[in-house]
Amino acid sequence: MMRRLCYNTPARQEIDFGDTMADMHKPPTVSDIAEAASVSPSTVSRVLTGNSPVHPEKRAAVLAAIKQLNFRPNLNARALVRGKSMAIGILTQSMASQFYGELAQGIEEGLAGSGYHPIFASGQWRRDEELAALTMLVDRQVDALIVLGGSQSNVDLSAISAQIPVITVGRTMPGDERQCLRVQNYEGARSATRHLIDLGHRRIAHITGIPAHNDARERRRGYEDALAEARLPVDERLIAEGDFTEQSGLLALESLVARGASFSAIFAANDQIAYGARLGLSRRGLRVPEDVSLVGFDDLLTSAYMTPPLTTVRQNMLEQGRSAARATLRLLAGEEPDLAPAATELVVRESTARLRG
Amino acid sequence: MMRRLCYNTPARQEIDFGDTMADMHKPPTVSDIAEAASVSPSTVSRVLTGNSPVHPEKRAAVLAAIKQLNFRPNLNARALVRGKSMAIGILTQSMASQFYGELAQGIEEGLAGSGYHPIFASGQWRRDEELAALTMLVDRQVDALIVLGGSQSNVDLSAISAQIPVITVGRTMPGDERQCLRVQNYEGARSATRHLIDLGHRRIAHITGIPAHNDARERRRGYEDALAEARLPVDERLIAEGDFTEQSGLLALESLVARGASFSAIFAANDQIAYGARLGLSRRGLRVPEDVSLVGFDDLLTSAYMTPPLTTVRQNMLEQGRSAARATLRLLAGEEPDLAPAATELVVRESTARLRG
DNA sequence: CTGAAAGCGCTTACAG
DNA sequence: CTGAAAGCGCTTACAG
Repeated sequence: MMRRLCYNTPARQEIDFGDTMADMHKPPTVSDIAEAASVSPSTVSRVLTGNSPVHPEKRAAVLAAIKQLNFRPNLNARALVRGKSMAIGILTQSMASQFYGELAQGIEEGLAGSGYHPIFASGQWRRDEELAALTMLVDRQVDALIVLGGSQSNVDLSAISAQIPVITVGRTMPGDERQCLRVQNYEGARSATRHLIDLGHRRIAHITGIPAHNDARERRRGYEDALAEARLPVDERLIAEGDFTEQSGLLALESLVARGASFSAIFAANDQIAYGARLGLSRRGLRVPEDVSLVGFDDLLTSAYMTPPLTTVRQNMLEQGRSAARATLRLLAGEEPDLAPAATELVVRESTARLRG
Repeated sequence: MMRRLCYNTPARQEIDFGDTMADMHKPPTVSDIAEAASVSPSTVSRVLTGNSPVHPEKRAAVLAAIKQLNFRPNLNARALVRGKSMAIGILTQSMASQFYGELAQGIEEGLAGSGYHPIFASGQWRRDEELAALTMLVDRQVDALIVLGGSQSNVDLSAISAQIPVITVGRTMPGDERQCLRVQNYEGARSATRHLIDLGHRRIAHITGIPAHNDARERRRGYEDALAEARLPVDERLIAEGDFTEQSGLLALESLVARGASFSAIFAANDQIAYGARLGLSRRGLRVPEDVSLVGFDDLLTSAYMTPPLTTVRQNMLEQGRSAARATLRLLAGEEPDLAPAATELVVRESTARLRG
């Protein structure tokens, strides 16, 4: 009616909108169900939770009322009285990151069917944002926390860990190592480098991750140690700094070339860097793997579809996520977290080849 | 002490663990602060919310107690009494998807500083999981919902939309078009195809997305219409079905080749399909773009780093996410959502070239 | 098996 | 400006 009358007026949209909002009735509560089923709220609650016997007839009446009024319990209210929110906070770094996305997916899978739900918050690799995200999660009463990487201080983390269970992936809390999923960064990097050495490469470049990151440091150490074991020198001119992004890989490749470094292989600190380096190589007319062999780290879902498919160190983030989720569930059940370090595996595809000539 | 005594016993770890749990004191409440500051809980609440005057001295005492006891308000309790959770539910499809990840990142950015926080749940492209995720979000009392794609029924969505504000991205709710961010799938696909035609290509293959998806259908329609406008026939043998994954792109390419189709260009329904097709082409010894030109859709962050960098239709998911977030905020503020359709833009990179010869 | 009462942690009228 | 009271929606002893 209103609609008709106002058909052409400028205010039409606003009025329409008001109509929409007015349609929103407030949802039924336990008391509404109790009334409809002629029982007390306690009884409704009993059929809801199922942990107390209820006369079949009353149960049926309650169930009917629930269905009829389309009732759904308010989980926040339930959390308040039970002291358990059934939510697990996940601190991730960015929703747009493939790496963290796969980890997050694994966590979701690992939590599925447990009754617990993940709540994600991102730190954008910034200490202040990470802390804000962490605080928000705790304020929302999550029952446990899974922290994925990041750089917030151990002090903050330990303070939280004193209040609720915390599991970390890819970072360590001193004193709580049991609750930290360690990644074999060092081992993986070493085997990647050794793979290149085994193929006959002698001048192997390395593009690092963010030097402040533990992952990046350990991978570099693995690279250096593999060289040392083969009695190959560690040449600073063959090492360029990256920051785990594609762009940094491209830039690092440029800088390597600009400084006149000669190399027949590259070990990139992660796959994204390898993508960037690969583009840089093709811009220079260098073929992979004929002219330069390339190894990454992580094995992102898309790495198998690079041209050529990327040889890389698989972390299996999906499995790590599942593992972290399971450990959290165990912690919540009062059991040992039981977190075995995540094994790493070299996946040889087509971006590496025997040194020619 | 305990530790010492049990040093070598099998039960040691369990006991250690018990210690850890015992350290978790329950956090202080408003009443604790009130007591510590010698005021009533009401006054504590007043300084917390700041929307009622409080005597400076009492305020100072309260603030001191808060700091001293390290108090943080229980957001669930607050949500219960206020009837607002300050949470926005986001239904996404998969945490591991780059496409949805970028959308999610945009939403986070758009919500930043608003006081509202996103809560993500994924539907894994499955109707039942989507409904479960949606239900969970509503049960957790989110104040609004942003639905990213998906295939759950409009009935379910409308039912929810009648209870809380809903904004959708990449799907339409009949009757609530104002709250739906439309993507120019048709226009984008048409301009991508036209680009290939302008380069002289006449036999242009298309690898589709999931046929049940609206996006996929509209993109195909854009492809077909562009051909028709150029008086080019639509040849079914040049159309292969994909499902938006890299793998499906590879498979579709194989099937195209297997059926003996001849083509000089491919329009893929999204970038991931293009990645897979690109690998398939290189497996066949076909160069991009010298032998076959390739266009994608979406412009994922990594597409600029493909070799060669992919020509594609940019959707700008980041901006779409921000836009959806802003619209949600407006809806919550009782204003018009004001959702302009997301414009699409052809980004010409290096995977397309003029037809030779 | 069931209802009345108390309470989870907070906020908001209400009456000073 | 402030405290006592009531209440958000639910659950859990408590006493039948």
